[in-house]
Amino acid sequence: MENKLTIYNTLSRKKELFEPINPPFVGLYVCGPTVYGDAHLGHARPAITFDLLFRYLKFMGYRVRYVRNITDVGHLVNDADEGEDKIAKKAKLEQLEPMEVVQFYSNRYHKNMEQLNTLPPSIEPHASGHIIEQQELIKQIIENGFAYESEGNIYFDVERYNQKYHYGKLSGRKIDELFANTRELSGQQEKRNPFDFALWKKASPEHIMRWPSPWGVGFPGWHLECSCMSQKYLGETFDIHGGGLDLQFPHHECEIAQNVAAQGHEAVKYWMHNNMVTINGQKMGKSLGNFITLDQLFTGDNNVLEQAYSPMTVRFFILQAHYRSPLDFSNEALKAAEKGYERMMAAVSQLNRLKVSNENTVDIAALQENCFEAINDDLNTPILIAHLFEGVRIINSIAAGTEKINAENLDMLKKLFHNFVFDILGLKGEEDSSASNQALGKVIDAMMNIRKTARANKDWATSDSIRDELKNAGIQIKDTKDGYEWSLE
RNA sequence: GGUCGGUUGGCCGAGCGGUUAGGCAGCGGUCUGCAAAACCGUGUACAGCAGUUCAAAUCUGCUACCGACCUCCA
Repeated sequence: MENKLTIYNTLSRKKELFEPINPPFVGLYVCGPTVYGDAHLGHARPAITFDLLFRYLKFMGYRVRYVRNITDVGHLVNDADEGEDKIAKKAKLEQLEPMEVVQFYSNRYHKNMEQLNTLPPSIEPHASGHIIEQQELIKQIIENGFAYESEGNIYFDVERYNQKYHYGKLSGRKIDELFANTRELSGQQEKRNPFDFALWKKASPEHIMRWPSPWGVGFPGWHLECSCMSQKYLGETFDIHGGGLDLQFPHHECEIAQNVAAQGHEAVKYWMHNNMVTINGQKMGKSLGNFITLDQLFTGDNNVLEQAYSPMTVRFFILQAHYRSPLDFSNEALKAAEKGYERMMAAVSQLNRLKVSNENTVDIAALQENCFEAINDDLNTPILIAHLFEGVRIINSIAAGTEKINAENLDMLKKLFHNFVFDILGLKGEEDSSASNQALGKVIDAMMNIRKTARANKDWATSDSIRDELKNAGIQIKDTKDGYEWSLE
């Protein structure tokens, strides 16, 4: 199949044809979480967006190395000198070893990611496991003259860098505007310029996460880890770097500066940024405290939630918007996504029961082409899903007898749905195969046998009462031509 | 204040110069013992004003409102 994938490159602000640097290999780096709290709906967005990309690239036949980091050191609460490390702060609060905090939240993050059916990355490096490499990178940047030492801290010299290169090319900022608009923060006297950022920070005595270095005991700056680990695992240049839009500046801008300062050229060919999840029109985030964690979403345990939403509902909800558009949370929108998801999955299972005909009234080839066109257009999943719903209509119409399909087209349709729904969009059925659920199935079978007899005797009162009782118990019965189907509401 | 982006029908959300987006909800019909599901049909849109064009949600300008980033945030 022809490779026509275009992706929107933040660097050029345009959609570009995706051409890997070293086909068939593709290097993909995505900024992962800082593990000091539970993942919320906002974290699900980059995870799902880049999971989709990972899946589609693999589907196209590329050999993809997907690196997503775990930030477990260096991410400060604020940029002032007294800023605390996020992990260390949490550790103190909970009286834990910092690495206990890291392990605890990493485990929970991985569980959530698995629930959302995102594939694990190829490599998931920790910042704390790459202190040596980060120090080497700092040395290189100092050697090239783009960083300076000040009272045990190493800062990146943004002004110096900007004389030779362009600091701000990714986010479209100009250094004089930055100068005019950067806030004065306390405790930054040791910097030459307020927008200089830390590569290495001196550890204060009470700081528990600390490593020896040529510049004294300290810890690495936040932006450094991504430059360092992407370079280590994907090479001096690699294909795609992804992350949330809020990381564009300063994080990714600093990453570019560090790479260029160290190696003389940029590392990333395509920069991709997913937009934010909002709630009441505002960004959902830690600082505003308006976030809903994924666990809360899955259990319904949050005041703003009218009900629980399954992981696949959440995934479908996110995929129904384009990744570069903001997506607003609301119960109404989630409920609509839940219904839509159920409709699609019902059609998928209907697909296996379709009967082949000699006639054929449906155009599956056209449908397939539309689907590829959508996904190739900068991962336009809302359009893709719209086309898949056309497929749903076709499936249901065949089942209802208003359309006919021949063997060849049915085969194509099955493949199409399998590829797009399961492999690329990463949706899956949520059937419960537990022992208790199997037992429930048997109980329902028994009751439905009684109902069958009642119906045969036209005893509608008994028949309806069984259906109503089951409905009260949360079990939905649908009569079909050959029998019945049931589902939990 | 600076930079960038947005404002689409009851809700969500695509489209970005001419052709039905799609989902959810609503309404009418078909099927069914009745439901449910499914199928068929169907309505209220493109923030406002001005301009470009044969043609504008789609391009330009202005106005209003909203948001993101500029400090940590996916």
